[in-house]
Amino acid sequence: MLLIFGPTVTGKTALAIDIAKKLNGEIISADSRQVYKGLDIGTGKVSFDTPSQKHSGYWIVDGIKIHGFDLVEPGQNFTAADFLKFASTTMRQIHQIGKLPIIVGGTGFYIKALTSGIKSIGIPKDQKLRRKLEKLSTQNLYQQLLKLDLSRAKSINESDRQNPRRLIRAIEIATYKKYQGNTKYKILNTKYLIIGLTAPNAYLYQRADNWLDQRLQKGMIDEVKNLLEKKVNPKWLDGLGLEYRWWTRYLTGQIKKYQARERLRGDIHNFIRHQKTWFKQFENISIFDISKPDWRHQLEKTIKDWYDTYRQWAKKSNPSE
RNA sequence: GGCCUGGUAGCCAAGAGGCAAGGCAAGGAUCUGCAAAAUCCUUAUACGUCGGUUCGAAUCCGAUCCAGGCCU
Repeated sequence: MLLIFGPTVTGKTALAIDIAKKLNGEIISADSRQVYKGLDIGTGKVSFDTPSQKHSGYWIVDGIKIHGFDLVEPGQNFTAADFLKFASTTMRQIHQIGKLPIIVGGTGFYIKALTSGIKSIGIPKDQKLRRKLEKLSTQNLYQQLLKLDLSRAKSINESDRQNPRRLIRAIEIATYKKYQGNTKYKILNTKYLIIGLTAPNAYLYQRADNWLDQRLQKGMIDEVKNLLEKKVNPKWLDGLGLEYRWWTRYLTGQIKKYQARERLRGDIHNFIRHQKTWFKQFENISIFDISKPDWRHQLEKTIKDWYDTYRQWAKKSNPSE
């Protein structure tokens, strides 16, 4: 499989479509927000200048199939584990029909999950336990984890030690292990290559600002308004961050429009920086600076080299082809 | 022309005599089921100007400039 990762506004999808056309591929989106139905403009699912049709289960954009959009209703839960299940089965299907799966997305954690697996994949969440734990302080939570799983507790770094969300999950896992033993996890062993797209901050900020303006004109706020009118929980929308957070706060009268816009803009910049920190988490990644004129050439070379070995592997693992 | 209110870092903003809160922006980082979330770290000799009172003034007094408002 081929993966394309990078901060928002680097043109990942356009590149993926291009490659899919050349190498007979289908795309899987690795984006934690595009999985929701009706969140189209704010998540950048629609590009406005590329012809696209929605089908159940996939979209066709510029003639290429994209999987991973519209998987669940707004307000529902969708986790990295759900993504992993979805993406691995879809990948297998694409592979079986002799096509190349191309995973594209800005959710670093999902890419990481796909390439490295998730150890605790089989351990479900425990709503009762969570509700109990949510009332405790982080110090308290950490104490509990120390008792339950010393080595895990020690491996948690300073910042996560004060992160209730991560502490609660760690306790959840530790409690589960205690009663049910260890769980299996899977790592996909296909030949993969990650293409990382990047550029200097100022360059990306500029593009992000323009893209924001464009989507504002195309009805981004109305999209959020619609969701609220359909009784999607404002708290849930707020929790999504970025567009959905700030336009919800504006539409529910918490702040003024220009303030929402400014904060959104700042959060997008933050998000871009945050996404860049994922680069060093990945192996087999080739990074390209899209602000440089010759990046496409270098990219084609890299892909060609990788594709030759990939094809041999694919033939062996897919004899029915 | 007269009266009032305000001028604090790139932006917003608290403080109303005794070492100048905080937020945003900016830059790092963590990451194994909420990841566009959550959490952590870093960063500024900033009180419009000039004088005065005082041991000490962003805070009090006077003048002056700028902005906004009201009046004639």
